[in-house]
Amino acid sequence: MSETPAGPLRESRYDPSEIEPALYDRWIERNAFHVAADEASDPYVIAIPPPNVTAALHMGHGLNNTIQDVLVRFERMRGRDAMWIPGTDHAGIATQNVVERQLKKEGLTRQDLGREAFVERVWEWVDTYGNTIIEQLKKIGCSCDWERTRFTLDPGLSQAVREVFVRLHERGLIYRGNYIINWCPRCHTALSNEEAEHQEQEGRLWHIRYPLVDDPQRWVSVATTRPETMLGDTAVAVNPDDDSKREFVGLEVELPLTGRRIPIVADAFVDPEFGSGFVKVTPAHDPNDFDIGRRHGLEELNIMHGDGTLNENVPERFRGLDRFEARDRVVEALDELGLLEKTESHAHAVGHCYRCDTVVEPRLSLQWFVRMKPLAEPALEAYRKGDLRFHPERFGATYEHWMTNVRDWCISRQLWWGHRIPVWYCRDTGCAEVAVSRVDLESCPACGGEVDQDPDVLDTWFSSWLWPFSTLGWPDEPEDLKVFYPTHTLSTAPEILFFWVARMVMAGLEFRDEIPFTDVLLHGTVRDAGGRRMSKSLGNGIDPLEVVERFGADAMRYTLVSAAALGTDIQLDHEDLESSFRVGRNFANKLWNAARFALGYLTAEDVERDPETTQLEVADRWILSRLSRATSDVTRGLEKFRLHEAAESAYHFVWSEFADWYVELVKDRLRGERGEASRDAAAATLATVIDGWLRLLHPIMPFLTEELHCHMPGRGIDDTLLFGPWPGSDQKTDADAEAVIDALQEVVGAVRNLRSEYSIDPGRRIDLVVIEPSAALAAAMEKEHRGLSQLARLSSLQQAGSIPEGEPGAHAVLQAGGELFLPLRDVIDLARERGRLADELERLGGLLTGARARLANPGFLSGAPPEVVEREREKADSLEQRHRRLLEKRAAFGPE
RNA sequence: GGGCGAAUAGCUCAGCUGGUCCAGAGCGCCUGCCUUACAAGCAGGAGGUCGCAGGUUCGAAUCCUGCUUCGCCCA
Repeated sequence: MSETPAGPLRESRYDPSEIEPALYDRWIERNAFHVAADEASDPYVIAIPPPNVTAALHMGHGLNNTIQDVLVRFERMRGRDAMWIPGTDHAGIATQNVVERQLKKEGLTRQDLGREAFVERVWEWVDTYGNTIIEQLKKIGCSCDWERTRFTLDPGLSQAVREVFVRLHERGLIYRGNYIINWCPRCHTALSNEEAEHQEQEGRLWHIRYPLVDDPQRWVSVATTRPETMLGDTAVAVNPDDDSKREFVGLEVELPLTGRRIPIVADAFVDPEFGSGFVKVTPAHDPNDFDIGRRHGLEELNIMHGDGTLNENVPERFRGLDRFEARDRVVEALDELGLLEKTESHAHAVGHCYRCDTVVEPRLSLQWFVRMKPLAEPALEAYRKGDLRFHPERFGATYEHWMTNVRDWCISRQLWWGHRIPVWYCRDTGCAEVAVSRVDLESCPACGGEVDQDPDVLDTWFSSWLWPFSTLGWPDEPEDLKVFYPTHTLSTAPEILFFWVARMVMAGLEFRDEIPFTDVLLHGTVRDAGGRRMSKSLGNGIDPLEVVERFGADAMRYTLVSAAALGTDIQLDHEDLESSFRVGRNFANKLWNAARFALGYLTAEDVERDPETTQLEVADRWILSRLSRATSDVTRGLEKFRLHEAAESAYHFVWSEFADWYVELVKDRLRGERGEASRDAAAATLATVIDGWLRLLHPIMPFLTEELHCHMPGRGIDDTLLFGPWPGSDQKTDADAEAVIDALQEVVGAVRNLRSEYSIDPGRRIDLVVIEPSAALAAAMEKEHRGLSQLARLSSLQQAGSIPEGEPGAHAVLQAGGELFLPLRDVIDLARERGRLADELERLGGLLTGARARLANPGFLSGAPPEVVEREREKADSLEQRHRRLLEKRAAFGPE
């Protein structure tokens, strides 16, 4: 075990580089992240969105996994059995592509190897590189239950996939058929609608003339963005309500270049406003045309090979040409025939393969599909009933929209890497049995003859959608499943809302009768300084591991969490990591130094002592009260998935209240300059408050907080914050103490401001006269006389009934009541002071006018709640008083 | 074309059910400080007609309508 001895912190700069790995090892050695089913009485479960097994950690992962870790650590500290299931998915296309690229370097193709050897080869790759991302997650502090690490191709998860396929088939929700699917000519596989990403592109619209068979001097004109598909046209369509076109319905045109005759049909799909109102119909290469074709019994003529080249169904001269080459040739040929009417530029959305960015081709193909409507209905209902919640809420509308308009899911992929479709076809054409089976079949269950398994594999998402329960042992019914399902929170990126989140809800309800999680947290996208999405191809990514190395995981985590306001993207400058992660690094350093300071004064007794048993002073009661508020704020932020609010609350408390004020107020007490009892109270409070913020920050910055915790006197490396307890909500606030310190802060602020105005050396001690202080200020002067004098650098602090007559000096009127006077006869600049007073008078005058107007308004007096009116009255009184005092003072200056 | 959302300080964003909000934070900027926890720091400061135009209300950054610009998702 790596040693981190308790004791003083020597370095004035926090260096996480050795501390973080040592702590992580310690957590692993104590098996701190594992939760067994039989010991989990109050489980809190998150299933990780499994990264691709090919993936290397990027900032998107960094953000998402930090969020999950914060939630898991928070719940673990609250005493829940927090369990985070990690794992990876096999990423069919992506992984196959990686290995195929590798083969290509050796001059080989997967076909050269054959299916079995190729799959073997992919497994080798996965075994060698597949765990990269898992190890990287540990570097950023993720507290996953690593014993439960799963892979979508594990035997158990594969069994789940097969079970689901068979069950859905039995229910009639899986079918095989010839439909238009998105085809990636580079990956040679079908894609689902979700996997075809539409990108707006500036394309062209070609208008082509199709001569009428009966009267070749006349023609109809069709417009298309993909002219090469005209070779597969089997009709032209017009809208039946388009009176001007009615005479054409039933006629035939001669399809140029092919000599084929095709009919003109009437179909309501046609938009009479688009182009000329005539639409070419290519049933085998366009989803809408496919529908038209089915309605009119048109021929479905497939003109393309799987690689995007034209096949034998087109005229000889175009055969074998790539689709884009063919496009140019077809246009040329039409132009030569005088049939190209015109060409326009035209913006349109073009589908691209989400894995390789190739333009996808809508293509008629025999594939397996899942019927989605019956699955979508309960998934929609779960949301409408409020069982399933989205954060931010607006994504609920997106979910609802997709669920309502859901289309069937193409699940077969023409790949070798993945779950093979569990369907066997009998070779005997007379039998033609199609057997769907949970177990591999050797022979036909109908006739006993030889069978062939479907060569295709299933969409990777067909295994991912089972993730929340397949990882827990389904389709068996182990204890894990009973205890840990359903999970609680899912954190992921909005772009996979449909791919994955929506489908998991469907699967959870279909196979477990329960939604797989109750809260879906959708975080923003990580962008570069220019707002562009970080990507490998743009080279604008940030490597989280480099950030960890330079600034520490805690600094990265804090920066990400504080920047990731719910529903907003976060921007990081990849060219200046220092400026991007400075916030987190500086904050970590602040924590380090605050603790370092305290360690110089605290003893084990101080750490043990309950502050309530000491003679607490007003500053002590104040910081305990502020801690109590910070505790509520941080807790509420984490509970409401508003992590950045939790982060900011903790930051503000530690930096602007604890470090800037409390520590400064108690320095002399800690040195024993105000007696033993005062020292003990300050020390016990200091220790308690540090303990408080270490806990509040532990979920976000686990390493540093744990390290500091173990350094506290009386503690050692066997101590830990991992299991809490989380600071309680039982602590009370102390309004009196807060009022006193507020008054003190206002005085100190006013004096510092005047100092700056008059360029008085910050080190120079000056006199201060306070006139008619408020009760709180009087209390502050009495109880925190020394603190006040120290922070405002005073040589004397006096109270008086009125401003010393005729004495030159600087004035300030306090909001809380009372006035300040700094006798500055040697430095005071009368003109300057007059100017200051005038500015202040103007400001107060404005506020006063507003308040008076409100109070003079009968509608306000009757319409606003009484407490608001009362507050307004108090405000007006205070303003009036301050305003009057300033006027008096200005009068004392005499005319300009 | 349909849906969702955003527009607040130089930048990134808070501002939750309208009322101490003539609006805050962090970063950046300016001024002054190596004050024995921290210069990765301390103190002070400048900077905003809350996209535009209407409306509702006693009261609008906040609610409604329209417009402008931008983003995302879906066709």
